[in-house]
Amino acid sequence: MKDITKMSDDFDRWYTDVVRKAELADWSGVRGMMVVRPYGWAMWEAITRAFDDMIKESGHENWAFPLLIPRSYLMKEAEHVEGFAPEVAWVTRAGGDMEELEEPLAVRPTSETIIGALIKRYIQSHRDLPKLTNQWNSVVRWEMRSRLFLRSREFWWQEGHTFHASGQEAMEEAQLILGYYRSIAEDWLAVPVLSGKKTPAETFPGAVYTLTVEGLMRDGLALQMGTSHYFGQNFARAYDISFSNKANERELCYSTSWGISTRLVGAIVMAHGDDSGLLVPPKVAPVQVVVVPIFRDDASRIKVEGFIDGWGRELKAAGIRHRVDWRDERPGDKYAHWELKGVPLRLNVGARDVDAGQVELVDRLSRERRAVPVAGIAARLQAELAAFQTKLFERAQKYQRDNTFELSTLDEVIAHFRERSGFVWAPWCDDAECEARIKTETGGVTIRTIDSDEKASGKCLVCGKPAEHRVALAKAY
RNA sequence: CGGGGAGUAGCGCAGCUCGGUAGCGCACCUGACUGGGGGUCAGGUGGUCGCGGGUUCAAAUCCCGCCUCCCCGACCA
Repeated sequence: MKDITKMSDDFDRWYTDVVRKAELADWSGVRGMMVVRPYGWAMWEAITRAFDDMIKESGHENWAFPLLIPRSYLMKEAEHVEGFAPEVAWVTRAGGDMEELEEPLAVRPTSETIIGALIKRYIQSHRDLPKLTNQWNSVVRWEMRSRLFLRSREFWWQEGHTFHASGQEAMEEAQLILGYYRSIAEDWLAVPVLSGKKTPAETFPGAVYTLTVEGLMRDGLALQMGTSHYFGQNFARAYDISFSNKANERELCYSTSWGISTRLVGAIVMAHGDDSGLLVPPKVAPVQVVVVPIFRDDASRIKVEGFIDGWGRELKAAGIRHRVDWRDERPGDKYAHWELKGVPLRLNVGARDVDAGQVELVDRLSRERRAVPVAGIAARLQAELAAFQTKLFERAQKYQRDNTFELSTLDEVIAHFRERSGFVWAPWCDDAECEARIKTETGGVTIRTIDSDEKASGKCLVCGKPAEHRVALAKAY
């Protein structure tokens, strides 16, 4: 229960220790396949609820499409196939005799192909558009190297797939979802992100362009926290998804897809955690407030219990997710336990507090103890939770600011990443060869996103030609 | 997928070189004392030694195959 590796000693071990000891997830015994435990799943559920509300509000509908994709469907979009081929798992046998299937079935690595093949049944007229679909599911990608939440062979996510009558509308859709992803990251997970377009090299296979939100973890590595793709008519062409426009002409749809995954649980761990364990943003915290009763005998226990019951009801009515820890452990054990789990607020309540009509409030960030009267406690805790959410975000923002740099030459970039990590803004000419050189000469630094706000100025950090873009460089997960 | 290391109780490990009754710490269970930052004492439970095959009178230990995990590289939400 106790010792987790210090973050400063070995970040990767620290991460694994926290994920396992805070009971978020485990490996399963099947290579690369994880079991997500209730405490980790509850965070994912909070994210799913938030995002599901957002997309429902803007007219999206949840569907369920098949897990298994016929090989012939998968093969139709050439770039897409090429991109995913190395990580597809195939079902080739089935039944009691393990008979060979006539056509191998892919376990979906993503569902563009099967949705493309199926959705056209439901799209005939421009009146059927836009078709805004989403599904919550898991997908399988045959990764060679895995890490809990960040890269597992199966992961859980949502994949949105939308079909539009015009490219403009589809591009707006991709942008709209990117905004939702930013909101999930910043407003819910308290992780500030850079957002923008991916370079062609980093674009989703088959897409015209890919939009991304990228967060910075506490080891200085960037994490892709959500992507939104504009397909133009690429998939519509491959799957013949067409409609009759107002002029009664046949036209191909424009489409998008977008996803966020259980990887975001890993982002919570790595963006906020410390040597004591997790820090969970209140908005997604399975337990927002934990109450630790302190007593020595039955009489004091009953006294404390009655006291907690009195205002516990108020917390429930106020929608505060709280739990009273009545386990037969010592208070110190309980403090450490809930700190490891990253619960934002803790209330220590003993006989002294009962007499004084107060509780002792401790927050996971400052760990300072403050006496709080029980009168109006629900409102007070709601305010404290909101403040905690803000503080966590501001702390992460400061961390991002302190670890974001502006450099102009490849030599500077190489020198920089030898010493430290973080984001580095630099001018780039738009040439894939220069991009590749950055990666090889820095030992893995990549262009995470292209700045969508600022215009480029200066010369490409690699070749010295006039820059087309300002790009964010980082080592990434 | 290439190179290296490892799998023995829930967790961390010893035992293996040199084959012969499976051990230690923590956790867990019971009881007592305790209880406002990770307690003390006493007594207990728990293991097909990763899986399969081979050698042997006898295998955790030796041999072969496979699976899984960790570290390092190439590919990735």
